[in-house]
Amino acid sequence: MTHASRSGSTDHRLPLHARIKDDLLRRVQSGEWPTDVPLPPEAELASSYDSSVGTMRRVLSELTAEGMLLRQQGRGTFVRRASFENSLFRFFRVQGDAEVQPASRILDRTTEPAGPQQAEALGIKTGSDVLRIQRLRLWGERPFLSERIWLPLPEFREVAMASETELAPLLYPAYERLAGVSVGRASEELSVAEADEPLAELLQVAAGSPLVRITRIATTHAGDIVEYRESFGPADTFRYRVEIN
Amino acid sequence: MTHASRSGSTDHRLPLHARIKDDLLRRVQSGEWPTDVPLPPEAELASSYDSSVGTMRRVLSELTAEGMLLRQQGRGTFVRRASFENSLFRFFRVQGDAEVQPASRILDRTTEPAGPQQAEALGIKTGSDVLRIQRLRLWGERPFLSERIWLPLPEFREVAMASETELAPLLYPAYERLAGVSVGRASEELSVAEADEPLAELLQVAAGSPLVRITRIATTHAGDIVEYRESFGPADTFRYRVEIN
DNA sequence: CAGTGGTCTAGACCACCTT
DNA sequence: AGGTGGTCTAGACCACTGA
Repeated sequence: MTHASRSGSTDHRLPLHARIKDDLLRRVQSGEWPTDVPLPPEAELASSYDSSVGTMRRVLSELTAEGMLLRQQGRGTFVRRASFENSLFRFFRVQGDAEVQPASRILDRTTEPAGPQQAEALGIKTGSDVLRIQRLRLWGERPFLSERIWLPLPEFREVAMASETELAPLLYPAYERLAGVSVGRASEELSVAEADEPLAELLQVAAGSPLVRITRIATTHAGDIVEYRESFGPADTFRYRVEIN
Repeated sequence: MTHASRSGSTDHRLPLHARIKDDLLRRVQSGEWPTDVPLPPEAELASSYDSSVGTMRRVLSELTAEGMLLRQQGRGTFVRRASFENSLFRFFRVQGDAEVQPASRILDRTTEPAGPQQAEALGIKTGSDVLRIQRLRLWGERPFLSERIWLPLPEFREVAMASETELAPLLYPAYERLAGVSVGRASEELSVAEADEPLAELLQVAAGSPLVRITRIATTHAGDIVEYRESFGPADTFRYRVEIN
């Protein structure tokens, strides 16, 4: 019961493996181990938590199954950084040319008071300060997605201040570097809408033509809300793939 | 090494837990235990596979995590039948009235030669016999989804012969009862299309108005393809929700 | 009450990677 | 060679369920 008390806030009635898991998850997310530094070996971890190796293995297996850790026989246990920023590109496809690399261009960053929709999605009060990022994604010259992203302030003030190159090429790693927050999960909702004037111009389509709208709420693995995002793309070349289990 | 040899086809170089898992999965999928009959207790299963309880527990835990089994302390271990036919209704929502129950009406069942698209999706030869089911889904009086479903023959001949009441209310349980095949996973792709004449009439929308198209390939947990499905619904009231992990 | 799964331990042996 | 995770065992004790 020495080091185990480090777990602090977790409920003491919970089984040992659950308390250890909560604490280890917290430490992993706090960045205690960079991705190239192995966690202590399971025997050492076990004794530091006053548990058996078997119980420790259970925790490590679960976190591995959930995608938080990577274990390699003979090498060690490593933190696996969120890699799913690419998922948008798993989902999106332009019919035909798969050769051209997608690019992204940040058009605008402003601080504004949160509207009711953004406030509800982010779990904050209407009127609180939020950072809004407007971004355009392109395949070569052709824009295929217009994104508006809202982040709560002051947590993400470093993202507001950063130079544009610091935000490239991907946003989620930048959140991690600048604000110390890592995205682990997201929930998206798709619907179909009509292009209004500004969107039509941005996406180079006719006003009134059908667009796909994707709203995304991104959270940490622990479930804390990170960002709210609303994206629009031309419906005609749109493909979205989902696996149901 | 007595009963364990029952596993038969699985690779002997695999770890014991993997071989047991393969065999148990096969038995579960073969319908050896109806959903209301518990599997043998873990101790009994362990000894029948000449393994320790710990190894057996590992297998049972994995199958539980994958959604195949349901374990309840004090009651036993049960087979969990595919419950995700309802997932369409998790995804679909008509704005406004959530009171009315969704209904489905089978319009047509015919045997036809597989077209190239169906053949590729089902992994069979173009021109092979397939069963095509045309179905309409409604909220009250309002149709919200037109579905065409293709099933390979002769595997699903019982589904072709069955009365309509035997196919109600849900198709996947009917596949199980009639053809002994249970759906465990599915892959869906969404895109946007325009309503042609017949679809417009079925869905009671104007010809040329935007529709959402969902193509689905459903498989068993083992990965064998069960059905190919193409569904269309009016885009305006459409919502589709996805969790990304 | 008897029987089930849930938790936890202690330790053996093996396969793999690094040095 | 030494250290890592992977596999497997044997058994104790607890919590829950149903008759």
